[in-house]
Amino acid sequence: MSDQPTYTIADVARLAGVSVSTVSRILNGKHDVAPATRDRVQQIIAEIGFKPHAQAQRLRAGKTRNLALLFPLKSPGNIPYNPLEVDFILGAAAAAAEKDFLFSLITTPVTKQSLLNLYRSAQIDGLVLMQVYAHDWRADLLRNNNCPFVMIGRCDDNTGLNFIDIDFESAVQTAFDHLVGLGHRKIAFLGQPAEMRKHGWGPATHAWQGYERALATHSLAPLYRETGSQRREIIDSTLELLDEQPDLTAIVSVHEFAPLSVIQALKKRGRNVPDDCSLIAIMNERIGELSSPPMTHVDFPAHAMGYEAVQMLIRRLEGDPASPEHIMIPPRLIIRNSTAPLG
Amino acid sequence: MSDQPTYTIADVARLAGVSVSTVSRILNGKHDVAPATRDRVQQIIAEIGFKPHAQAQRLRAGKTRNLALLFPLKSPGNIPYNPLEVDFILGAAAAAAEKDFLFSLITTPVTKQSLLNLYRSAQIDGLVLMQVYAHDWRADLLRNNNCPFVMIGRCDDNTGLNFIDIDFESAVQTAFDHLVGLGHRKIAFLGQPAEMRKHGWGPATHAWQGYERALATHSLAPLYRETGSQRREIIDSTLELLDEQPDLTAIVSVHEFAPLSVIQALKKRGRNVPDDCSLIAIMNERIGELSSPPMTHVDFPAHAMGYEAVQMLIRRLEGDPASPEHIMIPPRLIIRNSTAPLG
DNA sequence: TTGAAAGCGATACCAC
DNA sequence: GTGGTATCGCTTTCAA
Repeated sequence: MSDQPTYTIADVARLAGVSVSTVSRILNGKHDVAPATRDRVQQIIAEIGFKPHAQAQRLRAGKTRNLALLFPLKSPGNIPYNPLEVDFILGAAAAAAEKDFLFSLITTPVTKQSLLNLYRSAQIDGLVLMQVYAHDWRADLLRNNNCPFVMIGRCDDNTGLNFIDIDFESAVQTAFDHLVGLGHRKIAFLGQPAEMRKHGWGPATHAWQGYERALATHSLAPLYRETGSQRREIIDSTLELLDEQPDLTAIVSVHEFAPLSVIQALKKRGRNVPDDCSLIAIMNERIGELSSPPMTHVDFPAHAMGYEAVQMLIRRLEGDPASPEHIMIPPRLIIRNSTAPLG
Repeated sequence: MSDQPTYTIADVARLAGVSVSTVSRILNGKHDVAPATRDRVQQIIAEIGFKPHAQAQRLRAGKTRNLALLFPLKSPGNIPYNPLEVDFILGAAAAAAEKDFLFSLITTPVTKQSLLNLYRSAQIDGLVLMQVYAHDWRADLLRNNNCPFVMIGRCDDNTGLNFIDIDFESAVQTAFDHLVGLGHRKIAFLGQPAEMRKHGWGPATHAWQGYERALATHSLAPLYRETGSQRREIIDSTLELLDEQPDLTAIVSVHEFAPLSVIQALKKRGRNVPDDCSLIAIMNERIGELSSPPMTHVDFPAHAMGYEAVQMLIRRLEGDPASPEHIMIPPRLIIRNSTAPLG
């Protein structure tokens, strides 16, 4: 708090020659106040720059108006966080600010205890979970204890849970549809590490299901690598794919940054995008613009998701009695210059 | 707050058959409590999973234990935020968590009023400012009103202010020293837009001073472009530089992402990095690894800066009476594969 | 060593 | 319309 004199509602009351109750009524826009009184009090308030003490209001109200985002410092498989995650954060922060909630970031690893304590000690009213697993102890714990929260991502069993998630399965399918529509048949798929699927990490699982569906739908021959996002891994996997199937004409990647590295790998083999190989990814628009050529991609609207998630959380907190909300983002194909018709 | 029954200190007192005061003493680790009493009470606390109500504690204490980072949604010149800024955020969040402060992100534009109100309404105890200008009304306002804050960046007049900043001037100088040491003489400089310098934006100003110093130190001929960070702008500027001075053998850039685009521009003219042109930037290590080849760069340790900034803020809040702290990060050259000896 | 009670700054119920 | 007062959950004198 600043060192300048800070006023209380009692000061205002005294200066205006009214009672605290009256000032409180005015602060809260109640109607049963004489206009003259209201004017006088508001005059004083403006004069001394009084602002009600938020902590006190909230103690009284039994709410904190604090929301938090549980931010995973490392993604599963130790992928360092990427720009996508900033977008989640900023979207969430924007939605919170709009409704006058303070929005905090929790980056320390949580335990059962520390998670529950956030609620028990009234540090927050609710929180947003990211990097959700098919079986996620955090979701189970919070659900069992009736702690308000929403997820970016989803579990296997979402009974009673609120979430917003990308429809990765359809996203991958959409990418393949686009390529097949351009005449491609020999299409390689770069997915997340198989290990992540086994751990039940949503994006990995759903993307893989999308891949299987795409293979079936279009009767394509399997051709894929499951790999991490490091530059080195992406490059190696791409080269392997080229060795395995030198005739491949297109690549689908689910990695946020991968295309930059895929392009490099292709160059090594003397291939240019999109003339000698089409390339499409699931990524954020901002990243898509960075690469050269700009990437055709299925959008990953992280900012909007963070924003929506917090709105959903606030709805839930304000007692909107609606049953759990499950929001699934449909894929949105953005065509740039990294894909071209075959031939 | 969760819907589960939530206990108060009075519940604990009742269950343990002692007074509220006693429980409070135990919670606060006071020593004048009979061991037997202490044990019994702690037993109860553990049993029911009681956690003191943070809001109430803080109201009582007159502190919020909330810190905030004023996050600029757009950099000056409308550069969209970049990964560096995530690092600031995460570093700051980590430091706050360590000291048990809640850390919030404020992304809405602030006015004089809203800024002061954060303190007046006891939403926060202090804040971190980013994107600081040479003459920054926010810093002036907060200083005049004795509101605790620290800056990432600095003003022209830092009397009474706390900050941590990169020494951009030395950073640029270091980059030039490295290149000159490798035998380069025809070195181009890619700086921030001149407009930003005129607006007194720190990094732009100090980087430019570093450039001027480097020219003088090594008696180099001026060769530069001042440009925005968009892919298009960087590419165009690079091509212009190549046209102006086809013999240039090295480029220094202060743009976070630029190297990716500079490399592309060079390729267009049939030049490879580092064989046909050396390239060095001021950037975060994570970004440096992304490019191909990995970039030689002067490190921009954003995470550490965010971390330090919050530590400094907390020191200030906890009444460490030290005079204002001015921390300047010395340049740290990280040699990778984008620079090579001339010839 | 322990307990009673005042108070942090606001809100809301109940009289007048 | 307005004011008095209990209350939110906790900490801290002050007495006992």
